[in-house]
Amino acid sequence: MTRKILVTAALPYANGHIHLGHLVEYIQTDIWVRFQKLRGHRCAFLCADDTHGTAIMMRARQEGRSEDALIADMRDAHLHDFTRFDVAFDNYGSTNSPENLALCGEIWSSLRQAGLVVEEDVTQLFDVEAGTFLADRFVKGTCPKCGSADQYGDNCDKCGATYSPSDLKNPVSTLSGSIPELRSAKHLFVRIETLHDFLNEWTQDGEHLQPEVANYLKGHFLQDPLRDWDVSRPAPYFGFPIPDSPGNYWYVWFDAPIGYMASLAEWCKRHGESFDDWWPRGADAETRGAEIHHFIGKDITYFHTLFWPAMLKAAGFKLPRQVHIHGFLTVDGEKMSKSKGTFVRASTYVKHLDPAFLRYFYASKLSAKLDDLDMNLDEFADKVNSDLVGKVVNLASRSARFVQPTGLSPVYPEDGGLFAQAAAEGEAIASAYDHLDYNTAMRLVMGLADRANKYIDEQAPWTLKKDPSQAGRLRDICTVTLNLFRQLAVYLAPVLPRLAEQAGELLHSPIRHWSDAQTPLAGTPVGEFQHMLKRVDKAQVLKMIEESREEAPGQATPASVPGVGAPGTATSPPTTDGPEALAAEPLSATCTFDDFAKVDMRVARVVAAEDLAESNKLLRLTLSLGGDDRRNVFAGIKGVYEPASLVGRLVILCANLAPRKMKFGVSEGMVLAAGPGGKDIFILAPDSGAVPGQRVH
RNA sequence: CGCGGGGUGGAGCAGUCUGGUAGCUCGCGAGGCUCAUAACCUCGAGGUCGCAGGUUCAAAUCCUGUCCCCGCCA
Repeated sequence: MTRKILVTAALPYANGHIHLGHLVEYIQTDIWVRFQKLRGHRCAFLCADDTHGTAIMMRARQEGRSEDALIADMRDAHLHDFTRFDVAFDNYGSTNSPENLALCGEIWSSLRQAGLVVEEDVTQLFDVEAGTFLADRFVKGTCPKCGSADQYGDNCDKCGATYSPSDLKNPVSTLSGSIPELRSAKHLFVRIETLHDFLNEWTQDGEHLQPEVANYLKGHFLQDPLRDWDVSRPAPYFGFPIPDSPGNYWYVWFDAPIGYMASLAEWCKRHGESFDDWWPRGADAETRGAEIHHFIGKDITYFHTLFWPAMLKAAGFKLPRQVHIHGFLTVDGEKMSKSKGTFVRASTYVKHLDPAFLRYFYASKLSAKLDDLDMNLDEFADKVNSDLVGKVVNLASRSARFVQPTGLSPVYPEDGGLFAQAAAEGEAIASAYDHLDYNTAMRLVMGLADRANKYIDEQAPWTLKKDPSQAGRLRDICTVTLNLFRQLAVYLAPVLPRLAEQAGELLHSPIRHWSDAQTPLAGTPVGEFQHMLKRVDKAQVLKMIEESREEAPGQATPASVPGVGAPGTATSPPTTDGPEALAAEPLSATCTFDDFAKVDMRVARVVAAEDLAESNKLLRLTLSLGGDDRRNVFAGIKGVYEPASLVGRLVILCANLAPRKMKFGVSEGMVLAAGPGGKDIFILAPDSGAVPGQRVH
């Protein structure tokens, strides 16, 4: 029976790049989707960028551009990373889409109609300088319990106490460094306690959640009355304005899960599908539509297992069939760390290593549990090399050349039951995939690979090759071997789609369905063998770690968003740009391209910035061009930029400007900035994604 | 007693539900092969299954207690 399955992976936040930790989830989900499709089921794999919230707003300000420009760039970067890792979404949307706005409105009015929305005053710290209320993580101060300094607004990592930001002593805004004041504002809340009985049942019935998760919810949330959920934020906020509450916006976590639906809506539109056939609404919703499967990390459990089902229930939409929750990634047994270089971006990884390695490694470690997944770097290399190269690909490598001239035997030969045995194991492997026990699936597949290698060794085709009268036998043996290889390629296709493609090309018979592993090929041509996978070079792994370490800004950098409060951070898009600026500094004479090319401009990171007491105008900057390349540069921006606000940010450096002796030392380049001077100086910054050392063209 | 996960040869794990004296992969040692990306095959060394009790003809597996490790704005 063909199932109709709707799958989502959590929406990556548009404030950061995809890293190896994210990829645990996207690879896990992609494997599952590819598996279901290979089994012949209809499956829509949906995702989107999560684009709203204070963090995006502040970052856009910092970079001096609109939120729309920021999220558009980040979406491109995310999609590029996913594509490189063969994570194949059927649709990749954005929470900042018209579809999402419309769906938010629909669900909101349902909540209103059901009487679930209430209004309450909330007192929060307000940053007067930045003009915004401060979320807990944007406030630091002294813990009211134990007196530890430099703690975040919601809890103390020294003594473990939790409190509200207004209890914090000596609070400081991490946005502007100013002292925030208490202000109160009206917020809108969803009264999910009304749905407590429903949530008890839905979470505890053993159908929708892993047992550990159900148990956790029961112990932590469901035993007490559920607290109202604050779903609004006062302006300024980057998000959707709430239609019936002027000046308020939906909190990012309200519109994010609705983004799943919005992405589905986009997909339906493009493919002529009916939204209602996939995610129905109404009294009979549970009996119609697709199976809905969400894949998420354990950090966002309660949004997806309490608030989200509650919202769906209240609005009458079909509920998820299952929420699959996975653990985090650790590297060499520890949390990913920027200073240790184990916080590896997807884009850094692909510079050094084949994405297929990571897909296989994750698959070999993943289970349906919430355990963290450890990526031991030595194990990673050993496992990939011995399993994928030594066992699987090696089968093709050691047999294809013998039969390339003749093709496979016309009739599949006697093989001692090997093919039939492996075909019979298909269902066990399929079941492991279906239950997210990928490690079991990989173990079974490698067992088959072992048997196949043993077979070749016993049959010793290289000996038969020397005796022309044994040509038929030689061909038979290779026919068996290549068919066993092809079976493995089918079973591994969800994990290694490219290997499946290559196997299809080699044997002139594309792999399209799980059942392709049930029938051997015979009498078909064999292509020229080409290497399908390189081995993992441990040196490359180390380079990747090294590069990741370099990407991280100095550890001592305070957790601040640099540049805020500096001049030139207006966020409203320019509408009426006057002619004055151009008139003040007329264009220079035309230069040739060669002239332009002489100027070598590079992306650089400010690693240190120092006020020179004796100078009225200069700051001393230490810039990194990546690696060990450091430049000492004097910039005439004193009094315009706070030194501390510059540390960590990227600038553009004219890197081949002749060094110049100045009173305070030698300046080895020039930081590019716009503006007439005085207080009007605006440092140029690259869009997110650029890394130190890159040339500006 | 906050919750959850886990302790099996050097490493990573299976086996625990449905008791019958331990298995896989990697690594290590020896040998073989030479088709293959120093890949493959065979053999071997290495574990009293965290510890202590209990049930049983029989326990890694069931029961009780205990120690340790990991994660938890899950």
